Amino acid sequence: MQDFINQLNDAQRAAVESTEGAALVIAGAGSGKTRVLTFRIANLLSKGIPAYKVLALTFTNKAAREMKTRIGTLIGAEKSNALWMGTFHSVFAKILRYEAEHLGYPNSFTIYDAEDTKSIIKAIIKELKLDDKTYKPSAVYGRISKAKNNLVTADAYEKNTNARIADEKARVPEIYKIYKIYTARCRQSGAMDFDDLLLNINLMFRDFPEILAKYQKRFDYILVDEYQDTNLSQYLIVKKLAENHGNICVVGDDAQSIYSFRGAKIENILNFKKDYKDFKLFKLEQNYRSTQTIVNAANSVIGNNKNQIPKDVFSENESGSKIQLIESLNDNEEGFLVAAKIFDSVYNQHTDYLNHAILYRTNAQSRIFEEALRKRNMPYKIYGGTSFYQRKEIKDVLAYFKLVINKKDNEALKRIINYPKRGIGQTTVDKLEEFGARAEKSMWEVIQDLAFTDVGLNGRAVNQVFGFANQIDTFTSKLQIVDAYTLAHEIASTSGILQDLYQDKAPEALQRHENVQELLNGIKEFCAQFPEESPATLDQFIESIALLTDQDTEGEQDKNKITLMTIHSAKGLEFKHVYIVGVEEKLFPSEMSSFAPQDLEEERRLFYVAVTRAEKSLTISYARQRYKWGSPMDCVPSRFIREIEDKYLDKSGVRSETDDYNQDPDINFESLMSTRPKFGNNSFADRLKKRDKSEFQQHGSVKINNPNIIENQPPTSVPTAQAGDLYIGAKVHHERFGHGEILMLEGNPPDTKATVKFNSAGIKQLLLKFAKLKIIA
DNA sequence: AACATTGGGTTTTTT
DNA sequence: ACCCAATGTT
Repeated sequence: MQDFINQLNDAQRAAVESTEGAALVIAGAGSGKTRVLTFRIANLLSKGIPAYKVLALTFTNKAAREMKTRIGTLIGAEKSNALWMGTFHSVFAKILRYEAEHLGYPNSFTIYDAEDTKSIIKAIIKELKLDDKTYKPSAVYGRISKAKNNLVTADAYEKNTNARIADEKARVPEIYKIYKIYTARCRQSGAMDFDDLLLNINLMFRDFPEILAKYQKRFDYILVDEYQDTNLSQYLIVKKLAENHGNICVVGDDAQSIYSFRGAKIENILNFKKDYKDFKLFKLEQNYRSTQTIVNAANSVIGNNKNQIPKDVFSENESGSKIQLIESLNDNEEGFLVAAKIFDSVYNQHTDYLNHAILYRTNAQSRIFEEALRKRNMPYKIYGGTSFYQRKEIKDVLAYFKLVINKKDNEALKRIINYPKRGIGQTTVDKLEEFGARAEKSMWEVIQDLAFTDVGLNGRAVNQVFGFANQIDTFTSKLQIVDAYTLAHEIASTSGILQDLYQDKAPEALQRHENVQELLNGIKEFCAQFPEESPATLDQFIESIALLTDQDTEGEQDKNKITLMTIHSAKGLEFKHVYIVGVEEKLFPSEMSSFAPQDLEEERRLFYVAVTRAEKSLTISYARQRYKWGSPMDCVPSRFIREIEDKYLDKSGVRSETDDYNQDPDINFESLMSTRPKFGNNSFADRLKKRDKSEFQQHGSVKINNPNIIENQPPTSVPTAQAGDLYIGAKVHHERFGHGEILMLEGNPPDTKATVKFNSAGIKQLLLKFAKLKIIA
């Protein structure tokens, strides 16, 4: 152990060796903070502290796993196995499973993801007969989530004048009602959302001092990674747990705080000094990850932020190559050029695919690169976006599992009560739901009472519903008897899901069927980890996956691949060669952030995070034109490029003659047109667009009745169209290969464009848009 | 009840 | 380009 500690620099070693009391480690990017955490824990354990006494909260479960393994190799796995290590959400979900009954929840409570949550809120908005244009589910949930993260419960919210006034100003005064009903619904369903996991821990610690005392005693040492991204709810949990012994070590970097949109507070770092008077401060400033060029460039950008803790991050690595700028004419070319550059790097510079990462601001940008890489047969893996467990078919199967485990879960029930089709229509579901809402019962309970209570269903519907309920009951009866895989397989086949997907003729059904098989294989693997005498049950599997992220589920086959991810998910990672793409005004910094200076600073920190992911080389790319909502938009290079000192930039990849980064991107016609007031009416540009549309509608859409004739009639169907067919001087060609669903009609005149929609039987509809066509017709 | 069609709205970032 | 709700059709 001592040998290892001797490899550390002075600041790192000091942080590792000060095991007692409060420690604040301010760790610049790439300064070896994971190393410090790992060694610090290993040091604790080697001093004889039992692993179960140590609680370490990390940002991803993957980071926790890796750290645990590392500690195991340092001091022996038998000593490290019992560490409490994981994300806030997963660690405290685990604790809640033990303690759920104190809070009036079943131990088998369901965890609702963002999709579940939004669909409940949507239903509530409808019930309350609120205008769904003012009350958007995602915005409503945003406000509720913010309240929860600030420990404002539904009851407190109703009485909270500030919150109510803010809602009135935002013209959504009924939020408190939605919040209240939503909370009640979750309770009835025996479910918690992500924020509840933290909120409920706080409430439990507040209302049950003996439980708090129990966990205060259990954890003698607490460590928190990425402290700058903790919110109030997380901050208070940690504070309470450490209250007695004060053995707490937090690691963070204010310059890398990028989650304030979900309630994270940089101030938590600053408050640390107040909370723990005798704290020790350690500053890790030497960057071991990146070249001097990259570190210096990153510093020159972050220097533009007003709010920051002063520190001097430096590198003693080689100075390295300059940061390459790539300018593309449009987003397609951007994909092509970046793919070409990685290709060159792999085949001519003899690097590996896994050394390359393409980082972007929004998930939507991934598609272009996916296509470009696929054309060259280069292996890649996209993280985030819709992950495996969020796919429709997977969620359908999981809904069966969840309902079998927790009958009160209304969301799961609604999802599958008529999937596969069993003749239970929307009206039936609505009646069950309405009745349940009025009686404050879950839909399952309503079904149980159906024989005695008249809900207004006809006999046929009642029979179908009973058939469904019996099936679920049969599954539940086996829950503790057979292992997870056996039951999962039985559910997938006897419910008819596998068969339904197998028979589906839609092109994507095959993939879906395979995905379900893959899920079953995953469950099999999960079961294999358990000893034969105590096999894994299905509820254990569901618990294990509820809080997984994409990175957690990475398999062997994903190893040598190019990484595609948002910058947010790249936090904490490093790659030899990094490509930051779409570095344009309105995209990065995001258009939404341009109103408030503090939002802009967060975008800059995000850019800082992106730059500091790179070890050896960094490439920054932007396009001159990019498709947005299906139509091309002109783009301006981001101000962040201007903020990098010129001497660190290689501009040989920039072809345009006018040097736009020296213009102020704020002042141009384009931004004037699209400036939208935060509240109130549409912008000027919106109104223009609307007028355009109505003119177009006056002339009617244009329809193609057979391959050669255009009529000026409302569109219906065309028999067939194929790539290569000609329509009045316009040629049909494939626009997307991704889903294999869309053909585009394009050509003469240039504004001619049409969408061809497919269904399982072939092309059904060819719809020409764009006003200019009426001249042809 | 199920399926097809049509039009309107929508894009940050995530546990 | 995609998702959804409302409406129309079988």
